[in-house]
Amino acid sequence: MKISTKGRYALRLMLDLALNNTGEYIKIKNISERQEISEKYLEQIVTILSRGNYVKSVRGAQGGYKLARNPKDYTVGEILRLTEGSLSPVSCLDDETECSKIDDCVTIEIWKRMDKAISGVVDNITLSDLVEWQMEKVNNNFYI
Amino acid sequence: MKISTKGRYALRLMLDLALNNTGEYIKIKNISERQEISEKYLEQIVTILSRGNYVKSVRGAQGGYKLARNPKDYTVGEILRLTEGSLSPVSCLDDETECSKIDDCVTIEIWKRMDKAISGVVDNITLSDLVEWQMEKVNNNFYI
DNA sequence: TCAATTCATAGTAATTAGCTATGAAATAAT
DNA sequence: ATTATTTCATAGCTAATTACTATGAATTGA
Repeated sequence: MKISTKGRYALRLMLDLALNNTGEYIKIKNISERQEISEKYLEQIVTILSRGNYVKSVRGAQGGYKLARNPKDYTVGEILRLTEGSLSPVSCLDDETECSKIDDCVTIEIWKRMDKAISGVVDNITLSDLVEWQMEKVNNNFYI
Repeated sequence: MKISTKGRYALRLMLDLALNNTGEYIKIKNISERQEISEKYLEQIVTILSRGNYVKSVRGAQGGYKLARNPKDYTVGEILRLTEGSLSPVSCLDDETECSKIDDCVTIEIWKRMDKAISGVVDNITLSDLVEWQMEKVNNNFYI
């Protein structure tokens, strides 16, 4: 029951773009250096985000990526769902037709509540919240 | 981000024992038939529950398993944690010493909230709740 | 033209998931 | 005492998934 590196790295990538949200296009190479994640793996992840129109890209020299929307208009939930595929704790919540015993199933109530609880968290945190938290961390470290 | 069969089957096994909580020892063979899960796999799972003292066992002919406590004294959370290992969405919450960047990490706040939300659900559902839900299902099906 | 970048896809090693298989140990019934 | 039935213990095995790496084409600015 773990979030994979794909989802976690995607969040860090998006946060990195949000922290460098100047309008300029940011290169994967630079994100890779800052986040200490391999370029090639980040390329794969950013491709998912790009195909989902979460980021805009420009190819070629001086190319790169930037956010397609304002940081406050991304929830952590959508970023994780796009990259992870799903956040639900059991697959029968993804595809209701999958299980034939669904009408007699008692445990599904657990999974539904769990799913709701998870969504309640991730759908109510935006990328700009993360930016804010990052700023606070930096300030705290500075004054301590 | 999925609960594995181990955890899900463990819940169904425990629910089966709770529904047949007569004081008699229940055989894996019978649970296997009712739950349509292979005997051998169930044996593995019940071993975990047995070692954790969640069930009592008797070997040999006419042996079997029964609950060690009252159904209301088991939470879904403890059953899942015992069999799944952990329910936290990232491993750095399991072992705080794992990550060196933990003090600068912004996303950990997400995972902490998610972890809390998940625990809030599973730690507040008991085995006797599941028994109750099961009864309601049966009644509903009966009168519809 | 060339260097730097994104885009596309294939490959790969390690781990995990989801079992199955074998057989020993214990117990009740015969 | 023997046998059938059960739990207990451990090994093995296949398929899928994870977490990347590798190769190279397409694009673009200098």
